[in-house]
Amino acid sequence: MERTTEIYDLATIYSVLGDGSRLGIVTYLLDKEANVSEITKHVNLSQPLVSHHLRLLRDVRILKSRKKGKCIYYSIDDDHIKQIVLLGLAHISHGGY
Amino acid sequence: MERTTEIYDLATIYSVLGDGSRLGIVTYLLDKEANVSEITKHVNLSQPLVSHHLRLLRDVRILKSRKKGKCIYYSIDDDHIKQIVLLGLAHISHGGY
DNA sequence: TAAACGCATAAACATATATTTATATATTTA
DNA sequence: TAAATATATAAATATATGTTTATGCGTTTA
Repeated sequence: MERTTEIYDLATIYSVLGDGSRLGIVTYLLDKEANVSEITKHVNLSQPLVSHHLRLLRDVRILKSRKKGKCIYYSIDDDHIKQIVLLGLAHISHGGY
Repeated sequence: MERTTEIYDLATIYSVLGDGSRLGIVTYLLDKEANVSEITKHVNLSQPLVSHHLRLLRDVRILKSRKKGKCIYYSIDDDHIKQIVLLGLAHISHGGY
């Protein structure tokens, strides 16, 4: 059972989730979609930095985006990701690390 | 609901899991315990580097260690971590990222 | 069509992190 | 007790990554 490739792919996803700002974005989007301005206000970072984080999140398919008017709305790409983050948060709530 | 601290703690855990070598160690230990020599052979890295990774994994309580003779055995600290990694691997198996 | 808005990109910089090399500590065995 | 084994630590280096600043591009609206 050699699943080295899977392990490295998963490590990539974890590393993208492994930043407080990005994980803040993802949890903010757990139950809604939001455009870049709204996300920027919520995480309180500069707009270019938020765009940079959003690109990383989209590159590994944690988030997806759609265009509506002059706004771009981001949301969780996949229900698996949602489950992963929810399980993580549940773990932290029970005694943290 | 302001759970910023939880989010940052979880991000720390993800960032530690977000390295291919470390995640390789963790998956190797999913169903057994192993000492540093065995782990080192499995991941094919230098012994000091493995020790370094093991320390990071232990610092955030992903792994725990116990001493037996002149060996130190590492294992998954917590069943939650096991669930998190298993869920991640399941996600990757279904279409990767 | 010009101005304003929303977002992305690129370069530059600062900082964090992985990796190597050398060495130290502790335990066991000869 | 000296040698061997198992692991950890520390310094040095290389590389990756987060952040800022400046700017560009597309869309809307006045």
